[in-house]
Amino acid sequence: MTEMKTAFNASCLNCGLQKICFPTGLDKDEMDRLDAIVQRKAPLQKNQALFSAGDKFSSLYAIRAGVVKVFSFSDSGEEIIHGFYLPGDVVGIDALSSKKHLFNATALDVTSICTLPFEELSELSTKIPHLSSQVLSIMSKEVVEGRLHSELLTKKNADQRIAQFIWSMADRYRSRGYHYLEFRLSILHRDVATYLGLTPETVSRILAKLHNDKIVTWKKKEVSIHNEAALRGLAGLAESDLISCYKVV
Amino acid sequence: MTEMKTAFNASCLNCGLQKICFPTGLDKDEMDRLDAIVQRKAPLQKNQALFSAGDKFSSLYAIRAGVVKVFSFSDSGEEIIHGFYLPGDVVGIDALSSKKHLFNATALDVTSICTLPFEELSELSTKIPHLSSQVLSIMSKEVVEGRLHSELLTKKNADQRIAQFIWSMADRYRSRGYHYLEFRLSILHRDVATYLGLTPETVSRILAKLHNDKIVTWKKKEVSIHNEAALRGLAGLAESDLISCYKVV
DNA sequence: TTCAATACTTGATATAAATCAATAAAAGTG
DNA sequence: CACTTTTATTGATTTATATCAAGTATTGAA
Repeated sequence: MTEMKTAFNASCLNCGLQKICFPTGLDKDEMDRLDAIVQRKAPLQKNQALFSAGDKFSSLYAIRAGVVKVFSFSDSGEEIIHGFYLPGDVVGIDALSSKKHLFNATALDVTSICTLPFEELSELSTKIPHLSSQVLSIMSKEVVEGRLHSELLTKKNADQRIAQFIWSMADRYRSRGYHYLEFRLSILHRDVATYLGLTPETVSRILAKLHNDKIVTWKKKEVSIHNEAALRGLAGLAESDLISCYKVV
Repeated sequence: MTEMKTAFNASCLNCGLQKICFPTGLDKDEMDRLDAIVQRKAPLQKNQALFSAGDKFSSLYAIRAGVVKVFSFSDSGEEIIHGFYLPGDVVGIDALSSKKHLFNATALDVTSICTLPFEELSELSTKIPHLSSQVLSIMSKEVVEGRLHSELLTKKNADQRIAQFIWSMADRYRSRGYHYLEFRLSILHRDVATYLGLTPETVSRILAKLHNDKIVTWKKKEVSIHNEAALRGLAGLAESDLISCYKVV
């Protein structure tokens, strides 16, 4: 494991995602102890599964680089996409109650993963209270995320959904300190359509419109935001940052 | 607090919801210790708030009787309904990360609540490992719930949504040991429409159809399921019980 | 009990997005 | 590289559900 760590480098301590990822708020000593249980394996290749529905749940996975798609299938066999996870995000937390994964997770691009064996993590959590509240915090964020997604599905039209999707990806990259007006996005338009409850045709038409209107261009996995304000406006987001759950009275 | 307990009676130990609610899997001694921190207050009246967005987060709430609606507002002021919670369900878990409630919860009917002060619950969790995993389990179920809701919103048409909604309410009552083919459901049709991403008119029309087809009648807060199989079939659920997240290959 | 407010119903019409269809472009493979 | 497969585009048409409108029924309050 130690040689692995050298091979793929990086401890939490020197990882640029500290502020986003799991160890947020741990001190150096605590982080070292967390580091000791984290496993870093060879990166996943494009379309490689991280886990599949039915797999035994044993670990949480923090993303170091790349993108992971989480999805399931409806009874009629259609793919249902629940989210796209970026560097610093943690996947697998939904399997906690059933001890089995109920969803599939695959890499959409070459993706590096930190594996957090859950048994050891729980054990460590009893000693580092902040770590245990960190697990809870990640889960509750996941719940909130899901509700924002439902809001999008119930209240927004196709244009707004797509604008909001692109804006939220940009915003997530921004909060990680990456370029956010121009970035690579290795998500198929088809998958975006599925995620947003639309058809690929609709997504294609709206992207064409956004391109014509010089708001956003998304071609060949490259996104360029030309008019940030217009994009946010289209997404129907409040003036202030982010999405509000409060009623502004 | 002791006199309160007498006033509204009931400890977890003699509560019929044990199997559904929080203390699932605790032994008698552990349950007593949990019981000691649980507060039972006067029931909420119809339309009374349990908590509101912006409130400081201090407790989780287990429902003993009644129904609670969890909702927020979009930027444009429309109500977004995230779920309806029944006896044995726990609400408030989404506020864990922000230490503030991001959502509103109100009673839709006279509703009895058990309050679990979170500070004390966390403290107790360090001593009863099973309790801490119980909190995690409840949260991960909440995540899974949200994803099923998204599936409904992206993949089902209006008829299927309504059939699935009614079926799932029936199923939830059934798993609690209540009558499930005839039950009181004090949820406005308008609220169901909001929850399902439909208009009240559409809900009304489909309920009329379900009534005519002698499948379900829902009038004056009373639901009667006349044809269970047809209802499940309409909902587009698999032969077997419940909703599958797996692809059946 | 009566009245006002809120919730629900039913019909006519409009519309956003789906579906169908036929290319075009890009990516993957030997 | 050529060739196949997958993904994306663009147009014509359909359709499910929203919207608009005008009721009726139910609830709640004085």
